[in-house]
Amino acid sequence: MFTKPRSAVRLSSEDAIVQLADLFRLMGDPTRLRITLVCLDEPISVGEIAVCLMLSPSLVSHHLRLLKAARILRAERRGKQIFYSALDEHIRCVIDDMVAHVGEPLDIEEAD
Amino acid sequence: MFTKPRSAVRLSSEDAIVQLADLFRLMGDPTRLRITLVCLDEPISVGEIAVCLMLSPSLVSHHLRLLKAARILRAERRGKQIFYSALDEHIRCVIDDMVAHVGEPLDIEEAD
DNA sequence: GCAACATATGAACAGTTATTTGAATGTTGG
DNA sequence: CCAACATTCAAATAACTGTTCATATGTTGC
Repeated sequence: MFTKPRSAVRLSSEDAIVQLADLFRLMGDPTRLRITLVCLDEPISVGEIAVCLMLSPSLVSHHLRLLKAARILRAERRGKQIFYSALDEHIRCVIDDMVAHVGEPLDIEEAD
Repeated sequence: MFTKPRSAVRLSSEDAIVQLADLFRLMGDPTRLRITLVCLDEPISVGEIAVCLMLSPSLVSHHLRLLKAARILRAERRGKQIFYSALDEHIRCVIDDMVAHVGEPLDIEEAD
């Protein structure tokens, strides 16, 4: 079936694809992506995120739970507040690559 | 020395975020991600994709339209058939990064 | 032109998901 | 323990999305 591994991507199992798609789906919601971006800069509390993005704390918490479960963000308690930040640097890379993709000029003639 | 911008990501406008989220959302469906992965290897026709992934040609076509509109894939007609392939290399990078993220061991203690 | 094949389109259904609202849990300092 | 604050949970609604089916468009060779 697949014969040409030109990339590091080698996804044999169905599970791996579903898991990967899950991560993309999570970042596919504008609200969640905004939350993720804010957390990339530095650890930030739930309340701060809510104020910063003009969202209800409840909604922010809801999304944070999903992002934490997917290991995109990590939580760290400091007193009353809980600060969230990126779990590793890969997410930043993923976003940077995608931004580069968006910025790519339409140099190739397309078959529309 | 300036210290803050650790990432190339600088998304001021709402539009840019929505556009970015749109790309992630598209890759967030397992079927669409599988189609994308197959197209990364080499140009492949709609029918071949359908057979290869055991999907109806109609469904494949639906997804391809979205992927093409988002400039993730490009279409090229060869006789009766239409071959699809990745529009640029960024998508491959994005997926590779995400795979690396998944493979990341749980080295950091988490606040669950 | 017509038949056969390849892909695209549109409507409709089923399942999922983001958001809101209100209450509940947990933490700190007196 | 109590009050005040921060976060989380749960149920309900509204909107979206993937899939299927049937039909249409487009291409090739006779």
